[in-house]
Formats: sequence, C-alpha cells, structure tokens
Amino acid sequence: MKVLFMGTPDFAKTILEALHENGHEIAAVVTQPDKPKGRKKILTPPPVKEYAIEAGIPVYQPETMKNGAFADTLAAIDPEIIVVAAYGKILPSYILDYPKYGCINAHGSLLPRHRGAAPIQRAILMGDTLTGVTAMYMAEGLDTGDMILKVEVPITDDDNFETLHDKMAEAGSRAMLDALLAIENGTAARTPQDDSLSTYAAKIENKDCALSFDAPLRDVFNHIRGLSPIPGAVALMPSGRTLKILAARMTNEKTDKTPGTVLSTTGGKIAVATKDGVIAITEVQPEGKGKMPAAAFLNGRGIAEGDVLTQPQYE
RNA sequence: CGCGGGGUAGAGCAGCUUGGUAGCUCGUCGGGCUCAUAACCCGGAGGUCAUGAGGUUCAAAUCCCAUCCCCGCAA
Repeated sequence: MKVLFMGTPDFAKTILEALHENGHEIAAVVTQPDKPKGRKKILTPPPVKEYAIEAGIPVYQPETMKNGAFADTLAAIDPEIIVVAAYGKILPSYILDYPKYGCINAHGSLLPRHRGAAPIQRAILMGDTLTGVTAMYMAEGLDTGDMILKVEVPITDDDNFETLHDKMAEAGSRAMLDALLAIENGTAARTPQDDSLSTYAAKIENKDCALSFDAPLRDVFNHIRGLSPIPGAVALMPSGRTLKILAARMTNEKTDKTPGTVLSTTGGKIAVATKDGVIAITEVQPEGKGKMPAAAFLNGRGIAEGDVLTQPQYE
C-alpha cells in the first residue's frame, strides 16, 4: 500500500522508521513547519523531517491544511492510506476521506482513556499502572475513531516520562505494523469506543508543573516522574527562585512536619515532607542552572534543612 | 535587537560592591580511629579564575571593553 505518513516529534519518528525499515512504501511525509527554537530562534526541523530526508522521502510542511489548502498535493501523492502519529494538527474531513483504506492513528493510551494531547504524561500523573498504544481509524472528533488493536505497556515505579515515552514509541511501532498488516489482509477489527468511559488528557501547561507537597506521597512521586525530564515539576524555594525537581524516590519514613519542609540533607538526597510521608529528591535543576544531582545542589548550599518548598503560582 | 542568570580544582558554589595571600562543601589520594561504615580525625594532590600577549592600574578573579560558550523564562 502506498502510505502517506503524518507526524512530528520523536514518537512519530520512531514509528516512521519502523514502517520504512519493514518495507512499507512511504510515498511522502507531512510534518509541522520548522519552528524557531530556543533563545536564538534557530529554525529547528522536527525529528520526522530529519529522518525522512535521510531516507530520501519527500517532505511536506504545510502551514495549514484547512479549506482544501492541501488538496492538490494530496491528490499528487495519491496515498492509499494515511498513517498519523502525533502530527499536531487536526485533519480536515477532505483528507480523512481521501485514502481508499482510510486514515489510521497511533494514540498513546488505551482508548477511550486519555484522549487528547498528553496521554503519556497523564497516565503517569493519574497513577495508572497500565497504558499502551491504540491503533485506530481516525474520525472527526478528537481521538474518537473506531479502534483496530491495542499494544499494552505496563508502567512501573522506575518509569518516568522519558522512559515510558520510549517504550510507548516501540509499542506504537508494533501497533502500526500490525494494524497495517491486518488492513492489508482485510482482517482489521473496527471496535467503536465506549464514549461513557472516555477521559481527556489535556496538554501539559505551566500550571500542571507546579508541584505541591501538600498531597499524598504517591501523588507527589507521580507528579515528579510524570513530568521528568521535560518539562519538570517545579517548586518554589524560600529565596523566591524556582527549583525543578527531576527525580525522587518514595521512602517509608513518616513525619508530622508541614508538607514541603526539608527534613534532612544527608546521603546526597533532599528529604521533603509530604502530606503523608517523606519523599527523597535525588535530582534537581535550579533556575538558571543545569540539571544536577541533589548531592551537588546541597554542596553548593542551595538549600538547607528546615527550608520549606512551596507551590509556585501560575495563572 | 524578547527578558534574565552564569563560565573560579573532578562536581556544586563563595570571593567581585569597597582591586592587594585561591576559599567552602563534596569527591579523590595517603594515614589514623573503629567489630564496622557513605561516620569521625589528620595530612596531601589538584585552579590558564571562559577567551583576548585587550584597556585602566604599582597591582585585576575583582573595574572597563570585545568575543565565545552554557542555562532559566518567554515564544
């Protein structure tokens, strides 16, 4: 089948790579336009584009596809199926309707749970212990289409956003390969979602990064690892500067101190009180600095026993 | 010209305002104590203070100028 691939970040790149290496005919790739990145506004191509160029696949980066803007190009590519993974834009109906075999999407959750932009992070934040990738037919609504198959991925306490993301990209690759095979064989399932069970995984914003220690230990732990290493859970130090907390461990210790209080700074860990336990912070990134082990931060006297970490306020 | 922080020993920092002796915590090496230790004690090594045979000065990590690099925010 002649495939048109649409996707943007690393998650999509991994899947594109899997399809390409497994002999699928990738007629073209559509990805987001290069975006200015960082302080110097350097135009940075999305990962998918980098791979496509390397593989000699034509790349299209339309600013918009609304109102038929992409129709001519689409007709020229003339795909039999469109495979989408984290593209980042809503596809208009004229595109969804074009391919003979339809549009299929790799979504990073076990639908109908966690529809939306940040399913991987939300799964960790919500304390899920099982997630996965759903291969689905795309419909007009947001991640509402009929499901083809799922590949499950367990979430362990050792996972953070980064490690889970990588596992999910692998699962996504398998899901899409299997889905394509099933479609070619005419055996693809088409299971409608139970809308009553759906949840929405909203995009991660600044306010989602604000870390409150006035919560159960488990929640604090999930908050930290679900946002690590990017963008990072943020706490506020007594100095008024922010401190990103990138890694931590749960402990069995108990305390009755105010949540956020630094209980000890020994052993290279920063022990902080939560609502019902003690969390040991092991890696941080102070404002304006690079990431560093908690031990290094302590050596530089960044924080002391008795200090209280508070929750930053974002609007 | 978006706003801001920074570059000092392997790591993290202080010192700069008010120029004049290279400092702190950790690590590392050696020794000691101990049943033992990531604990404690003693001692040592390790630094072109980002770059510029720049400027000012009797004297620059410190003040001035230029350049490079790193990072946070915003986007």
